[in-house]
Amino acid sequence: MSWRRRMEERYNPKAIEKKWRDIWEKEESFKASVEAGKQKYYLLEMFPYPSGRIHMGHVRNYSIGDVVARFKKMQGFNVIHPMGWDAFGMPAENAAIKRGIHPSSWTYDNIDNMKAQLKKMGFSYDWSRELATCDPEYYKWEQLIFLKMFEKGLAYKKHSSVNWCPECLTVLANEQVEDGGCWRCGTIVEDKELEQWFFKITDYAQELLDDTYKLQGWPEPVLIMQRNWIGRSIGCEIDFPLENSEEKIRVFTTRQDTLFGATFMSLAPEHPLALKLATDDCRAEVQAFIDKVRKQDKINRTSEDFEKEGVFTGAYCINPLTNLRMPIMLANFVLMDYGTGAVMAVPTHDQRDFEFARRYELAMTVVIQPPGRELSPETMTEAYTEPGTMVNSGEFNGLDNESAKDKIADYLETKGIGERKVNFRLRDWGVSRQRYWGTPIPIIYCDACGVVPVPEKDLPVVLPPDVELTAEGGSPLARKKDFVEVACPACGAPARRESDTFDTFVESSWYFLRYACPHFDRGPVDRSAVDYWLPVDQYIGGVEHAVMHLLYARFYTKILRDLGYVGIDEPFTNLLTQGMVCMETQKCPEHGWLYPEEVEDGKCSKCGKVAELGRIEKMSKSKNNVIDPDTLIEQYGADTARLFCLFASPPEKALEWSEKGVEGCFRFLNRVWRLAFDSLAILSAGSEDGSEPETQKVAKELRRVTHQTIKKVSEDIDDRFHFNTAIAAIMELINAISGVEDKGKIPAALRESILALVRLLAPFVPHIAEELWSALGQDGCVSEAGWPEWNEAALAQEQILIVVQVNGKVRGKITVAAEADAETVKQTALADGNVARFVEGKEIRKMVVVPKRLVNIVVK
RNA sequence: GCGAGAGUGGCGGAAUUGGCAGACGCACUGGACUUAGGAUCCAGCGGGCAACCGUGGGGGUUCGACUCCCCCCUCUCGCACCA
Repeated sequence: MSWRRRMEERYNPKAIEKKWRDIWEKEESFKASVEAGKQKYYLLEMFPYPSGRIHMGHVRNYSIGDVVARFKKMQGFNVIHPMGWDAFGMPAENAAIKRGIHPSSWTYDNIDNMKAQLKKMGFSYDWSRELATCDPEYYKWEQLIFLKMFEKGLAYKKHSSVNWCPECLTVLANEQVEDGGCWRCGTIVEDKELEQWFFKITDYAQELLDDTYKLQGWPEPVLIMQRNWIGRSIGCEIDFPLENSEEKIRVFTTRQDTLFGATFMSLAPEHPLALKLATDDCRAEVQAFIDKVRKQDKINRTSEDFEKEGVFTGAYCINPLTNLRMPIMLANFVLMDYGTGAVMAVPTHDQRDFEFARRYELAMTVVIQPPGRELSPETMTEAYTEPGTMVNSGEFNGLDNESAKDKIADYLETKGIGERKVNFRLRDWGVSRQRYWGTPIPIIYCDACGVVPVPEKDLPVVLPPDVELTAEGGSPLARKKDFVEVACPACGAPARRESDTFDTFVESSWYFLRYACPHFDRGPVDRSAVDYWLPVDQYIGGVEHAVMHLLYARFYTKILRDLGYVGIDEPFTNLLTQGMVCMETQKCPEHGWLYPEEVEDGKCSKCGKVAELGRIEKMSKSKNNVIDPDTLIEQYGADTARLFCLFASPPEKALEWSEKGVEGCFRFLNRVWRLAFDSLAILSAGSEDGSEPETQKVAKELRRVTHQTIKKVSEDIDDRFHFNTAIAAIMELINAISGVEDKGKIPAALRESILALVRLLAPFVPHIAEELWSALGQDGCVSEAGWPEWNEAALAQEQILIVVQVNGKVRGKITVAAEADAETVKQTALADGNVARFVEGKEIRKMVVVPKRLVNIVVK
């Protein structure tokens, strides 16, 4: 073979990848359209925020999705695989403030860049369905849905607090609060009450909970997290009359069995009665406490080790069962958002109440005694929260506390003191954001008419482009007069437009529906398209979205169902949550975190100091431990980049970056390439009809391995998403083919094997697979070629290997006929020389035979 | 703090239903080819001279445990205005 020919045959990813991308694009290979008779398959990956460049997390997520999309297409499904942009959000505003670029041009430039990058990866997207959520053609429909929700009372306004920087006069996101201070100026952040829009997700709490039990295709941990987040609990609401007043305080408790032990009352500092109840003597202290708590972080406030603090209001209420006077306290660990914002305190049987009572020297009464010991308030060192027997509880004494729960609930209901109540931890979804780069909330405030929805015909309320964004605070839209000042749609009087925008989670709660009909202009969705394509058969994205995004998307689907837009209850039939992408960090004592390319021979390229190896952490710009996918594609090609992401670990686990691992993948593709081209001569000479004499042992064995690999790869992709083991199996197949001594003697088996190999590779590394498919003289694209099927008969083995253990330790291996019965297997096992050595002179007590696997001889 | 996961050779990982621990790849070692090798091919590769010991640590269930149960340690993700 000439040297020149060899050069031509070298694997050159750059050339072939471009070639096949152009062909797919020209042929519109991945354009999806409704085909009534064909079974659809909707494969969706979580769409990206257009931050500027794609990162390895995207590459991984979308490589995983692309394998499944291409696999399903080869299996004959009508696959829809769309992509778009979650295009509203804070980073665009930050860029505007920092660099003076308009959020819109920043966002659209980023989209252009990232789209080019995604295209270079060779993902099988139907780009004709692309959408960007910042496009008025998208958010117009979001505004319409909001109006419908408003009509039905599912969107409403209420007071709620935000993080407020008194220096910048601006609202801060949680991530903009660092150690309780503003990220820009460090000023201590305060709570500020604002009127905000909420979605009534709590109306759907029960259904959202119930339906988690129908989501068979979701990972159990995600379902558990959602159930815990919804947090259904059954208990009672109980009224405690105020002393010397007609008014009552209502509490929610799951422990009505401990009601006789309630010795004081704890209110959230935000409780409407908090300041009202304060006596003149206590008012100053109460006010100071409220102000102090307002500055405390909400997560810390409720944590167990956080100092439990409170203040006495000076007022008392009455325990309705014991008639005891209970001092009313404010406590920092009581939240207004949960239950009623008031807690009956039972220090003997609740740890937080216990600590609080000890600190403020409040009364304690034991009402549940544990089996076999006796508690007394004087000697207790912690609350007793386990089951036990009721004491000090009047007519309920002697009952076990679990049955007392029911009895006391009955009693409260008959006496009209309280009632059974199901309570959810889930709170309504606050959607107002005091920001510019988001969907305007389509509402107008009129002095005469009140809250007036923008009429449908006036939608969309377009985000005005010419808005000045500066570091100094407030809501940018609120300052823009020609936006805010508007005539009331009802009465025509001068009115004021809502200047808040939506939480960006709203856009991502229904984009998967819009993909079915991205250009539909008569409503949010075209019902017939949605009915055909939805639900999403497989959704893939980061585990960090396990609770919020996925819960909101489920909620929105139910809302849109109840509004008649869709006919489904749940949006995502199957869910795959992928792990993150990690990499070693490196740090120079002088220059801080180093990019991998700034380290040469373990030294900082700027100063020559030895770089310290840090921990392996999630790839992040702040730690500089990032790899730019473009460099990777440039160096090795998209197929290698994809292969590495898929091979290095199973999708749900963390992926650790390794340059060596990438090289290994590149070498593997070269090996495939060489194998195919080295076999060309034999394949073109070989018989086409596959009439290899089956008597040839080598041919038969190669067939067996080939079909076994087809089975393994099919099952690994379809049932388990274990792409790493699927690829490992393909590697074994290559090793098996390469190991065949005289390939020229078995052209038909070789041909079957190599053609299967190329098709098995196609979902993972589509470019090289297409090139080899055509080089092997096959017509059309491998992506249209269909998925290979395995032949059960070809898998059969005449002889199988059985492991022989003595007392659980492997002592020998025997080969028996595949159909050998247990008795034959036992005798063969005992006849094995080494096994006999360990059994000799001992009494055989038992022999366990696991068919086709193992024999365990138990001796003494 | 609360909720949910993870931990296996020098490294990434495999072991699908309780049945050979370490598939496959990387790194490494030796050899072949070669002007050369950071290419390719072949062979070896958990520890220990061995008996044996080995799946984060400690207990338990079982003929048999990476796998199931209890306790502990470490790390990761989410916690409602980041997306």
